[in-house]
Amino acid sequence: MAAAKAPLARVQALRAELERHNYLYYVLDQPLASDAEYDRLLRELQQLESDHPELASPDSPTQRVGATPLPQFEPFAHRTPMLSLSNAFSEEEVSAFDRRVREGVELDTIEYLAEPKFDGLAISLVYEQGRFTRGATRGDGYTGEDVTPNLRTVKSIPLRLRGKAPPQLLEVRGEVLMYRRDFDALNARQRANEEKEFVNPRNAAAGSLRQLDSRITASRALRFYVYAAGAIEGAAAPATHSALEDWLQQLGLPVCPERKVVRGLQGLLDYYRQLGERRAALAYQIDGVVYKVNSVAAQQRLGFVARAPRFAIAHKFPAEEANTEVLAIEVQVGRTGALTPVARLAPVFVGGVTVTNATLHNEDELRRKDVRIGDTVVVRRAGDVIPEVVTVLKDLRPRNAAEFSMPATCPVCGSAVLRLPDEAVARCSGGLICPAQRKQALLHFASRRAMDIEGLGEKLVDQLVDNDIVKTAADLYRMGFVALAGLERMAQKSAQNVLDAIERSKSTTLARFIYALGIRNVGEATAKELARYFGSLDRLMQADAEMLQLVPDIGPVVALSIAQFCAEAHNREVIEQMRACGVHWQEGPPGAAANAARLAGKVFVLTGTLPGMSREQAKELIEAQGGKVAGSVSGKTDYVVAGAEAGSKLAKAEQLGVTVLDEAGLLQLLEGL
DNA sequence: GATCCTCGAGTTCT
DNA sequence: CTCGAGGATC
Repeated sequence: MAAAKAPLARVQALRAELERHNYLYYVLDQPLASDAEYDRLLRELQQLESDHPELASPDSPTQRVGATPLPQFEPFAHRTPMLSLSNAFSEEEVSAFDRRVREGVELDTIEYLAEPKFDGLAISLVYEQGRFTRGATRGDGYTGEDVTPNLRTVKSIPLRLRGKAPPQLLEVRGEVLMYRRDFDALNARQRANEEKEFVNPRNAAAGSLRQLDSRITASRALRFYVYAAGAIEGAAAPATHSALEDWLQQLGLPVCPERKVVRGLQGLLDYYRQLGERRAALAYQIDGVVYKVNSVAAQQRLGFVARAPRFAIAHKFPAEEANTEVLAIEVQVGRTGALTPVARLAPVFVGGVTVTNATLHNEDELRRKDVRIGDTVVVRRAGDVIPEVVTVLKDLRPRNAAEFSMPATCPVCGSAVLRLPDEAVARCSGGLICPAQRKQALLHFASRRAMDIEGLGEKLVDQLVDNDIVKTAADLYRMGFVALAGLERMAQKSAQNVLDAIERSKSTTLARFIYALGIRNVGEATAKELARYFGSLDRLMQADAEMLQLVPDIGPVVALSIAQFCAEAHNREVIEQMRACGVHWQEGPPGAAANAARLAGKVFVLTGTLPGMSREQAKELIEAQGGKVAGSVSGKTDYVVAGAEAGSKLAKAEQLGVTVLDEAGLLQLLEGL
């Protein structure tokens, strides 16, 4: 046998042959050898490598079977950051994008590269001297997780680049994903092994790549497609994006065959439509298409806004829709007594999750859509999150389906239901007599932005109210360990945790406390304004409706809500009881001004995920310096702080020419640079 | 009186 | 996220 004489030569020949098969199969999509043939070559190589350990190499095809488990993933700093893309949801937004590009580069018609937007996981691979050395997840765009051993098992990722003179350093970006058929097979296997099934290919790919044991990753059929490059050293970067992708393909990296060079807005929209029609027939899931200005010189001229390039945009497909049946229409009672009809649906898989409920908002909405029990309805996830009933398929309506009407009495407490003439919502008139309203009021009181009592959730509140242990918020501070520990799912340990959380909440701020009271029309922003203006609870309680209207943003309606709340003897009593139990905060002089602060009067809008801080933290930092954080972008917005996956707010900001900051920019501003 | 902006409130699922 | 409605502004 030849191997006995020259094992090195045979090993090299086998590796080259196996690599060629991989390249043909994954990059050119033209398999030559049968699976059996491939396996035979692989086994021969494995045998040789185990007989001659000195010939082993980390980039041998045999290394794709996985390595010993890691204790944890190490952070990995990307050499060049992995940016996110702005999104477009309509032709108008794409048209605006094309217009901005044309103005930016001063050309009448722009050449673009269009390609699918994969629904997978973005990753970065590093090749040094043509060898795959490290790979990492996107993370926050600057730092990801090193998942090199897992990526080695992905067969469409070449362990060595093709060609005689690969670049010294090449950083490439692409997507790891799972084909639909592989996903189906994986779930069948999971089912057979009585293990948890994955909800969609994207989750399956993500779960597989984030395995500490790369042998598990090796058993999952993951694919990889490259679509961009980061750092390149030792080779000339091509002048267009399409040439770059062609070059990457020549180096042996799989590039999406659907990519296409198109011209002008019409070219973009045609591509979008054509790919949309073939979407269901593709082997993998996509959630839109990506357009990139093809000329690299033009890309450089356009530059970046915050963390997204100005030369590229993702054009998303409309939210996925599905049909299902309305099993029942139930009525929920909210904190203010608002009755909300909710459709209970036969479980249906739409937009990546199983949906069983959808709000019908109010009586008018319900009437407009005319939803009835037994109807077949079209459901979609609005903004890809909250399920909504789009329309009713009236042809499929059962003959006897009755029109739904709001109950005349509260389904929880039986009090009369009132609907004010010019209001859209119907309300239970029971007030705090109604257990549903009492429960919601307590949940609001305990919520994170109010008193922040951890562990006081829905289940516990249900029991506390149903067993008459707690009637008002003050009772929370007076209930004992014994009452609590007797409840279901409340062993001593968790009872103590809840009591500790309640104890901690006694030390709070005036603004939080006012918000926690749940006064109608008084939310977080108004509570902060009231706390600032009055400085003390007593001054607030004594103010009449007229005085209250002197507070900015408070008009007659809100003023009346507050005055009525404060006049109610029951409310005053509960507040007194809480203070007697030790609930306290720092009070200040009336009208404490924030005007000395640097950011006084500046309005910020936060969007996307910031790498180094939560939205809450960012908000606190801004407010600490007198700035205001608003929910939506308008002409009055001074700054938009954009993180990863920023959506429509970023687009709006660009449209209005509002200054966009990333996290670093925000921190600089906060430090007064 | 009309219009624009914000805020409040309700909601889903993992 | 979205709707409805309160408040500010012209």
